[in-house]
Amino acid sequence: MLELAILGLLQEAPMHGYELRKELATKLGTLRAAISYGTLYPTLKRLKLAGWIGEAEMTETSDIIPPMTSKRGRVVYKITAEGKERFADLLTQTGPETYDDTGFGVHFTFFSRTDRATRLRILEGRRRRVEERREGLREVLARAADRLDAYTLELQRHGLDACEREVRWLEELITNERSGQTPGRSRFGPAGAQPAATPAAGSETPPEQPRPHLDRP
Amino acid sequence: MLELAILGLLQEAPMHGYELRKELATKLGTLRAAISYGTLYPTLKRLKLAGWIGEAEMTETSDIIPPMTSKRGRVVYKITAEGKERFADLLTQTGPETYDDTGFGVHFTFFSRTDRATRLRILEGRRRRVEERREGLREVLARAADRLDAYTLELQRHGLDACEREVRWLEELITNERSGQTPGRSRFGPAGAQPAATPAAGSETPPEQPRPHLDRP
DNA sequence: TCTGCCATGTAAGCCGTTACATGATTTT
DNA sequence: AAAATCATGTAACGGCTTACATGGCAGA
Repeated sequence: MLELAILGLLQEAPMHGYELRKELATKLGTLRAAISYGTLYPTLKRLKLAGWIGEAEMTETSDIIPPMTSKRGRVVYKITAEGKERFADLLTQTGPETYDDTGFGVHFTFFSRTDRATRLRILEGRRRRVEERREGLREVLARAADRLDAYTLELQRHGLDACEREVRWLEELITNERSGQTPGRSRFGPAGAQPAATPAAGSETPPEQPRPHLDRP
Repeated sequence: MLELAILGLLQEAPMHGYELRKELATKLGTLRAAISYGTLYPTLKRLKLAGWIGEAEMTETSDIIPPMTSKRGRVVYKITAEGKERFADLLTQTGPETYDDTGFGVHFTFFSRTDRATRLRILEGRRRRVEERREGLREVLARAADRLDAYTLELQRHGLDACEREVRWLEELITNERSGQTPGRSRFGPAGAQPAATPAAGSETPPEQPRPHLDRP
């Protein structure tokens, strides 16, 4: 999952470890607290060894876009061609972990880089998973309610509520996907840039996002 | 956390590992899938070595309460006096992990065995934690919304929604605690079986009126 | 009889953490 | 000059999972 997330972020822009961690925290902030360096750096090493990412010297001259806080780079990593392939594979491949809270979150975050078929598959898988949890909770609340104390019951009720809500959310997303819409009750027209649609053949990232991506003012 | 959960369940009734796992799954089902045996049995071993739990022969005669499916026990564990102390300690002690999803869930599950002061402390700590996450998400949605794609935004919105909802839930619980109420519409006083511990200063579950816990239609 | 669930355990390994060690650059 | 923050890394360890090994008991 971390591997997927790193490749995904580096596909947006070259970055060094420290920045990567911050991006990871904001983009996947819902799911996990920031990843620790003790995980991040060894993973970067591994990805480099595998050839999926490479170091990019950041000379003063190559500093075209004033991208980050630091103009003199430490070790800036960028994704390689093989890395892009790997990323695409990981995005499409689905296993049981894909439907975990974390796995689903990471995949979802990069949905704009996937084709609609994959998106639907993942959304439906996630829905199934959450529905199972929901059924489990319902059963407990229906069958074993009398041997549980008030607090435990309250917790289960709250959990059940969260499940029901997520299922409804997923249902909405699935409907939108089927009708070819991007999510978001967009504050300004149908999403900022481009609908991520256009799956068909290439499955590649449509133009989208002409923004320079900066981090702090 | 697992230690706390095991001691808590064994305080309700002696059980063998297999049953324990099932109980764990239903009582804490919201949080984690079932714990694996690879974790459970070594933990039981450790708890036994520490003296918190002991093996209890399950003769036909001691089978007073027909508790679960199996009447002929394999290795039945029961909590010791030291174990009860340990449990009380763990329940009252709060660290950062106490406010994690899992940590909070486990503590909450055993709230009927805690005094009100501890309950309030934990509920408020959890609220602070969730509020922090919420603020983080709000900030991202306010500040960085334009550099995130529609899917990522949608995920953040959904996360924010969940946070806001949980804060409201916690607020309600806190209010109830302060006014001396137990949650939920309990069907008959505090729990079916035993009336919880009686922890020193008799701050135990007060009468409480049946109150409708809104939240859903 | 044999399939399937109950039941207990061990071994290897993954994924991640904390704590530590180090140093450069910016801000006060 | 000191403090804060940026930045990179290593070592040790922790919790939990999977896969494996084993066996009793119930019902088809």
